[in-house]
Amino acid sequence: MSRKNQTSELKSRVMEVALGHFSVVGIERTNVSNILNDAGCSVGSLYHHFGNKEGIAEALFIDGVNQFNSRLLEALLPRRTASTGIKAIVTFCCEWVTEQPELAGFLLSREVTLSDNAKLELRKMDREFGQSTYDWFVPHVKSGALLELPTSMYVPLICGSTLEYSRLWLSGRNSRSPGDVASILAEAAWQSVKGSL
Amino acid sequence: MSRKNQTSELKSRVMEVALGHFSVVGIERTNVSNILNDAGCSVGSLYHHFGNKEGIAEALFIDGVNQFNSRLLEALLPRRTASTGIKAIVTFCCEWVTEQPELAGFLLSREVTLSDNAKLELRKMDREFGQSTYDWFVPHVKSGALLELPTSMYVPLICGSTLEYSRLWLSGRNSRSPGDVASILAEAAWQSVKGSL
DNA sequence: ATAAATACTAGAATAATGTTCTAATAAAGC
DNA sequence: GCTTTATTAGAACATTATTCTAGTATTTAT
Repeated sequence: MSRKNQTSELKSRVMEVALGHFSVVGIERTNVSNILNDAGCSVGSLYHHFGNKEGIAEALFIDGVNQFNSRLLEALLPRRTASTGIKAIVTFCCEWVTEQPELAGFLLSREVTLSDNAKLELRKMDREFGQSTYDWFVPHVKSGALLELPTSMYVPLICGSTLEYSRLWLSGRNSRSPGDVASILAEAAWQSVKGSL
Repeated sequence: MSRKNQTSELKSRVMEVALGHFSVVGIERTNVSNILNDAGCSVGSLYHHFGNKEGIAEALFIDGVNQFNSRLLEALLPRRTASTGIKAIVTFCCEWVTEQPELAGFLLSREVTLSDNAKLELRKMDREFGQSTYDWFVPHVKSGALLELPTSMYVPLICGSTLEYSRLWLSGRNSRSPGDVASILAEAAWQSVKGSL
């Protein structure tokens, strides 16, 4: 096997193992040595590739957000009406969380402290994602199908309930998965942002 | 000064100092030695009173939840209609977060890992709080003023948007405080849970 | 009032664990 | 084939949370 493949395989093995630990006990309480053992990786390699423990978390975080964003856009952009679009966002979130509870729990835990570099990269991703969603929203706001609100409020209003419910479910405190109650959450989100028209 | 007073003063001094650090850099990254210096406390005293660093966080967490719960009940219970009650909950949350951003940020960060004892205590508090709110909700659900939903969904639907917006504001990413947009959040929450009657 | 018990304080020593560093190895490029 | 570069290895190091032993003050009991 070429070095490139070997390396990228090691990196993803480390990330996979680390996610497993992170999602169970959190970043702080997972030992680097456990990751090393489970992934069959040496101290030197790990620090060469990731810099430090937070570096692994950072890589997982950026990967996760990237995957989430692109799949959300796939769900949203084809929708032609405000109502179906909003409901598609919520439904997608519910399914995504239900399908990958580990990754979702990790992203929602907000325990990653990003380096300046990672912050920049994430900001860039956010801008691109924000632009795409903005373009979808504008006509619906203009037509009055959606409420006109401060930009920073759309995400909380549309996704807040779903994220909060997801956190609850991920912490094991209710049995119905977000996927099970997606339609309720979608309808509620729609009611909270639909315009007068 | 009596020992009791001296002790409780030391404890609250430690907690106050710790909250300051926790809310800025998180629990993991605040050094015990910094807390000791700033609070004028010895290693022995701190570990005698709190057990370990997490113990301080735990005490802060339980105190915070207690304060939040009791003040929320004061805001909710006097309301006689479903609409004013729901809006009172949201408005209270917004004001509370805006008034004590440090404590709110700490509670919302979810970085506290509770000991089994703390979990039990918190569960007891939750039950009491849950009972009081339940009693307020039941008649409004029965009358059709509020949607009938799985019990575990009311909190996310009513508070989810507000909490998500609060997290955003606390992380410094928008200028309008939750207090500034309380009426929008309150109306949205109401729209999402109001019944057909 | 005195003694015994308890709660508390103190800080040096310890232990756990994340990270650095130097050297060795293997692949890629010329 | 030789040089350069990327990668691996793990022992040594540094940081920092926590334990431990001893000592002090306060309360309680007699």
